[in-house]
Amino acid sequence: MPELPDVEVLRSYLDKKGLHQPVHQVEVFAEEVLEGISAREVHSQVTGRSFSSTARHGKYLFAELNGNGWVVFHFGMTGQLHWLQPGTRTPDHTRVLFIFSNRQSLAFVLRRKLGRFGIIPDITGFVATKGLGPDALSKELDLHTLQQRLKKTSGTIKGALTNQGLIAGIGNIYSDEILFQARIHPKNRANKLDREAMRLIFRKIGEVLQTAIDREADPAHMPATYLLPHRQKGGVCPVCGTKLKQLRISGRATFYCSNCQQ
DNA sequence: ACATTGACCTGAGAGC
DNA sequence: TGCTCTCAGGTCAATG
Repeated sequence: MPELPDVEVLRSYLDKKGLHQPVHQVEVFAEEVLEGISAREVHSQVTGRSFSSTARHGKYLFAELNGNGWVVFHFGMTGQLHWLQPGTRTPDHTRVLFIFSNRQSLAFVLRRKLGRFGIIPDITGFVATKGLGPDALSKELDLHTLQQRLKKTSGTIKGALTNQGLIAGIGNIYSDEILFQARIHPKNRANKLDREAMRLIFRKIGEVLQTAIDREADPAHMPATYLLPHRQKGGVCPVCGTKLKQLRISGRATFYCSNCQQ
């Protein structure tokens, strides 16, 4: 699930439902998912504090601890946040559980343990340490920046779009969607694209990601001309009806329409 | 120095 | 039904 639009939906959810409520207790069920911090430190730094604001960079979600740093969530391939009413059973694969003073709780759920949880002093430093590029939906990523970065990339455009060091937030699903909407073949070399193609990709990055957020990142609610709901074996292009082609780029399953995307 | 591959985890679904 | 195999929207270290 968790590429930029999914994480943005979770952020907005946390922002609406999870702020300004003191954490009465925090439980760590899987210490392996903690990054750069022990369960003991999580307890001491979170208990008694509340989340005062939220932020996001690429696929990372941040919640501020009343000016005492930020908790960081990374969702891996299967991560979710579940808001639980008092008395509700804790979901399977809950790795970290926040119990608030009002008895509600927030479960950080990872089926596979590919996600991470941590606490950091500031976001800018974290983004620099991770080597993340500008967030795909931020003002930081303007057309000029994108063109500069693509020109320096010799690999495929699909590989470039999913490279978090170039642009943060786009993953396997939405890179396929962006390239489909731009009618560009995923195997094109990033640095060989002309200015017009780069301009088109820039426009589609914003358009596709924002559309997905507006529709709560739910594949069932995407526009009829979107690839996403058809992105499976035997799937058919929603525009021309051609059977979709599948190949592997940078180790990731890639779907495209050989008729629409030259 | 770059781009690509394999390892890390676990469960779902396909094929037998 | 049950077993085995492959694959899945993530990143990072190792490899070419």
